[in-house]
Amino acid sequence: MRPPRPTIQDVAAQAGVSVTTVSHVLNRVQTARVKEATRIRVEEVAARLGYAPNGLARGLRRKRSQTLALLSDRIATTPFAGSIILGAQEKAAELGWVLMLYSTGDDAEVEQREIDTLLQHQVDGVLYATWYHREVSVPPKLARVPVVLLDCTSGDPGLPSVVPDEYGSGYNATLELIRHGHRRIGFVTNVDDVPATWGRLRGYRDALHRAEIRYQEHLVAADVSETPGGYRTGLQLLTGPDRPTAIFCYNDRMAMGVYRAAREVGLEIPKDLSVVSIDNQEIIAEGLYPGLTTMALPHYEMGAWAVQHLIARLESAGGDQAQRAERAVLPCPIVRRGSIAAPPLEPDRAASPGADGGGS
Amino acid sequence: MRPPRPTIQDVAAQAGVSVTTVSHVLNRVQTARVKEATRIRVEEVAARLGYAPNGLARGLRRKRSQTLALLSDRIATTPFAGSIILGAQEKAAELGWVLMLYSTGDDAEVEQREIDTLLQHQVDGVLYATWYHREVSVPPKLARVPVVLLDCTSGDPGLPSVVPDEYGSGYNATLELIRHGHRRIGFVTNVDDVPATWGRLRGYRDALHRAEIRYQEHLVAADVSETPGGYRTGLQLLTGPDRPTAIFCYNDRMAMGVYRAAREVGLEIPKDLSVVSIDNQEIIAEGLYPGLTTMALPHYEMGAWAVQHLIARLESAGGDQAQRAERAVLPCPIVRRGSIAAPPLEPDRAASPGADGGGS
DNA sequence: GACTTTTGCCAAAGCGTTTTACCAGCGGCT
DNA sequence: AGCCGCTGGTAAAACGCTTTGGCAAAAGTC
Repeated sequence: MRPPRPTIQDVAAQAGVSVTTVSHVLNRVQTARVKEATRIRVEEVAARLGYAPNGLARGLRRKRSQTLALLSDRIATTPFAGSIILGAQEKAAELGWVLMLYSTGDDAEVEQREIDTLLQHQVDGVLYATWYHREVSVPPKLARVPVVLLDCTSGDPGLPSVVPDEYGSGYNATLELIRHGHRRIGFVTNVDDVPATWGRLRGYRDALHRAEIRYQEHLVAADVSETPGGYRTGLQLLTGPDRPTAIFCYNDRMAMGVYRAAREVGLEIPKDLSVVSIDNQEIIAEGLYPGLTTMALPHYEMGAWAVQHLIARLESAGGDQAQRAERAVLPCPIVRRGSIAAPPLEPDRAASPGADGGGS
Repeated sequence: MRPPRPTIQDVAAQAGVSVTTVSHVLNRVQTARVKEATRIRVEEVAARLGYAPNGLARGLRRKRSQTLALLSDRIATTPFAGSIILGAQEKAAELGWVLMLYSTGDDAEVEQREIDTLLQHQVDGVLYATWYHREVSVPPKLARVPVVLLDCTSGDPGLPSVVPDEYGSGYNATLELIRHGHRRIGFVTNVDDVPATWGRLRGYRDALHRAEIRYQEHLVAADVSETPGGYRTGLQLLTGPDRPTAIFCYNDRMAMGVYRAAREVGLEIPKDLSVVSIDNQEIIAEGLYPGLTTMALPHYEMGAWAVQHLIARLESAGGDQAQRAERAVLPCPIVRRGSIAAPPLEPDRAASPGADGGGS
């Protein structure tokens, strides 16, 4: 019912050559000399038998498993993880590698065990991933194998890493609002002490600054970065004095809360209020009405980048030369939907130059 | 910088015994006789060296890699995939197995290639998964290895499978509405010809029937199962004659559309309209206001079930005896949030209850 | 024709395990 | 004394592959 897979021996026997020769031709060994006719014969037999080398045996001999581990604190509890995994998986497959999955559930003890098994399975390298951008310290046991950091960074300068451009996303999101003529721009942010919070705020401030708009404390409000938090802060901004004509939200979930707040206050998006945010969680961004304009976090790209660079390291001269580790910061492209318009006409602040546009 | 991992030879040498003995004690071979003192010594040395067997070598010898493949049409393009993967991964880890990831992107050619490499890596079994419940035919090449179907079924009676209880979820969702006193219950469904569509509809009808409520065609509307579709059908149901007091939605995205429709019509949820749906996509169900009561699809559980049964098969006597394949249908538990209440008081069905409004 | 070189191929070692088969020593029994 | 059976181990074969080092035969070279 389940015929055994053919081995290299079978191919050799049927082709009337030694296993050595089969190995040579199938691996296209340049230094080996084999007559054209023989080569073809071997290849035919191999194809006919559907032969594929046993990865275990090959890995054992070559001391390389052609396998990568994706070790993550929480796999897939967030929709993002999916994209990271997908990006990593596809790039790995493209390059002829395979991905193994490990998740620690944020438990140090589990992490130890996982590392043990992953080492035991002879993975050639590991992607150390977190489900949101933060600083980590990789467990010492992992020193035995090349590592690249995915969506996180560490103090160790020897470790390559890839993270999203938090600053740039904040900057460009704000800029998009400015381009549409907004000058009173609120920022609904979160309260966690993470790179995204700092970076997006800096981006927001710089964009304002560059447009010669004064940063005003009362236009930024922080809460937990979920829908209810967005609702609360949104309400706060929209009912306070000096109501903004646009709000930049820390993420799509908070934007969802802001939508609700706007509705309750009787503001229509985008006519009365423009909204932009970060994440591009399609389920929200497309489901909201009007569609939410938002900066896409490059999860897929980060996954692919990490794999690509890990493999590059592995394949270059032994892999552990002390080459300077690259630290990538990937851009967050904007995805335009319908949540941004020009600000409503109003007798806006007499003194300052009205929305002159600034072209683009 | 990267010390080689200790081998069984190292342990044997340091413990002053043969590798055979080391293998015996580390694998707890019952039939082997080894003196207590020796056993302890070996174990100590192994621990001190941090020895762990080389999985490749072991796999080669044992003809078993202790590795499972998760082969999926589209990994992780949906948030669900995450849960499936997580469930599978955690169960596998718990049982001492490892998961490898393959995704085909719904491309038959890619699938062939993936199967080749997966076979090459000597996975012991594969989980054939789809990202929504449907009928599939597994590629013949996979006949070489035990398979279990995840979130899909096939004509082949030899293949175990696990899918969600579509019928039950429809039945119970409707029942929940009935329990709250609703008798005019709309159904916003989708247009795809898949088991979920059939099953949920049957569940809906049976629940009505059991409560002696007549099934009425004009209370069910179908559209594509996204938010806009939900909006359109929701609007249709809510503005038509004989407006329902509750709507059962095919999924959370459609429910999101129904929320919008209700809002536009001036209906408040749950006071004027109760809503229940299926999926429990937390990002929506929790983000909506009020929170959406919805039936959770047991993705995590399905992943775990599939792994557990696949491993059970593998570990029972050779694995491919023609034992009757189990076909599991997992329940979808209800997750109650705030979208269901008793129907608004109204002079219900005298002859034909006009749109009495019910306030807002 | 006696060499060197090139061509074409193969034997065997080794990768790190598990597993089968065997063996030496010893105490107890007849 | 001879035999048996138990205890505590070990040697060696295998798993399927890659790779090193060779070695005949064919082809050049002078």
